[in-house]
Amino acid sequence: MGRRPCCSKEGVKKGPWTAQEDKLLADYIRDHGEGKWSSLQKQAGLKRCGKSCRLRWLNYLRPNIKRGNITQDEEDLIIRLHKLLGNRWSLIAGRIPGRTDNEIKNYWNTNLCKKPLPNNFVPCRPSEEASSDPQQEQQSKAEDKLSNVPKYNNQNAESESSEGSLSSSATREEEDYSSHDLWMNFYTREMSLSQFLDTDFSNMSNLFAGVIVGGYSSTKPMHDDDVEADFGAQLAAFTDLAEEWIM
DNA sequence: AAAGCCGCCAACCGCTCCTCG
DNA sequence: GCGAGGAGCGGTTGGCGGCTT
Repeated sequence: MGRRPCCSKEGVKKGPWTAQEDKLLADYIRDHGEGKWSSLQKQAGLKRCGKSCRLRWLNYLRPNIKRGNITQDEEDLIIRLHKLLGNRWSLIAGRIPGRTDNEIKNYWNTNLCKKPLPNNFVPCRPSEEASSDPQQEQQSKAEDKLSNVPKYNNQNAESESSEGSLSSSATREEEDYSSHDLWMNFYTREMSLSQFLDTDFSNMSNLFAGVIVGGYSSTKPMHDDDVEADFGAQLAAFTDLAEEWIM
């Protein structure tokens, strides 16, 4: 008995999407919202597998998708996050507004994977590398830590990813986590690094912004737009902090 | 100019996780 | 508690375009 295919192979179109198919899919999602991918196929009149529709929407048709080259800041961020999280592309993408997991994965495999990093060689497949290197050991230690904790707020991370923006959502508000509580839980190690990273950073107040860029000394109030604009730099600073914390 | 090679990226596949009855 | 179906994720593939010979 073979594995049951996710959708009937018969009558299901494969390969590149046409502009007409894109329009059908975009129109349907605009009217009915995301989700129900398996039934979408019939209702939208598309001869595509639900998984294929979902992928097309998330990676191409979704609003706020950022097109074009990865910037230097984004590359730095990807490298740092990959160092912390490993191949958890969806989580990494969730922290880089407008970029999809597929895009980041492709970028990593085609660019960064081959790129020798100064004093920090990152293999394409870390698991295949011997861990004689102390840095590798540290990374695997961190990965162990990550793999041993339950998902804290992954749904938020995913919704953030699927929205492709830094806007807040109802589910996030339900968490009602103040930046101070969040930081203190992380600082006192009641919250694991993985849990911390799975939390929605975009909803953080000026206090959190101050914390992650240099402790409580920052008193400059930050407007939401400023937070968004400065998000990459803040997160980069935070990952430095988190790396120290892991040691 | 044409054939072969190579890299990039969109899309597919199979697995795991989650939700619901 | 269990099983089925749906959703999501990461690895892999194949087609296309650009470059080289």
